[in-house]
Amino acid sequence: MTSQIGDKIRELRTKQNLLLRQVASKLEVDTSIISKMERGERPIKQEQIAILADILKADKEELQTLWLADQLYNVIEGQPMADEALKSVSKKIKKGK
Amino acid sequence: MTSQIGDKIRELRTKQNLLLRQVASKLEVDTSIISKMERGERPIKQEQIAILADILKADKEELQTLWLADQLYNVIEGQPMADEALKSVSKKIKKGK
DNA sequence: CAATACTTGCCAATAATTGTCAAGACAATA
DNA sequence: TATTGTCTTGACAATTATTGGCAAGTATTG
Repeated sequence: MTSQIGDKIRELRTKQNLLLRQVASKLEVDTSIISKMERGERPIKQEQIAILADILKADKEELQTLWLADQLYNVIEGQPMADEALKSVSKKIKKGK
Repeated sequence: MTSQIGDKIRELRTKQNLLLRQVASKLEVDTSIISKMERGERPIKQEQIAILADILKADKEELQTLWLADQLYNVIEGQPMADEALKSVSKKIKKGK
């Protein structure tokens, strides 16, 4: 029920003494949404990652990677064949699609 | 617009001279659905994979792996950070979650 | 040319996701 | 303990997505 990207965002936000409200206004959503995003209770839209990186002065690529890893994890969690499937996909993308 | 699992299912089905209709009845869906599944136009439910393996006398784990790889691919396709994210997830699951 | 197999586009029903709101919990401070 | 400010929670209606099935279409087979 937590997410890597959510944890990271909360970490960045609190370290910079930003309030939920402040992030919320820049992202143009209710504070409750940000609260839930940080705690992995609501998904974060991909377009929002770039904005968040901006607000939080973080590396866009790093956040994108965390976000993507979360998406992948949601797919494989609890799947017995996760390992094999991951390998197969890695191979596939290495060969230019 | 095609899928690994779909291709495999069609391959298995035709090799055994089974009609869409026959597979459809066992899966209790319209033939059009199977047609679309095989061509990657409609998603296949995970529970259906086991049934399909049964009908097609195929290895359940192999089909599950193909199915899962397709799911993963849908998430990463077109994503610049795909590679890194995949690595990160592989690592994560190797450490017992 | 039948007859049979498969494909396609569309629809209504259902399910999932969305943002918002109001009330609640919690912490610090007076 | 009251007050204030921050964050959390749950419920809700509205929108959006997904579903399966039908009917008409296009191949394919004999």
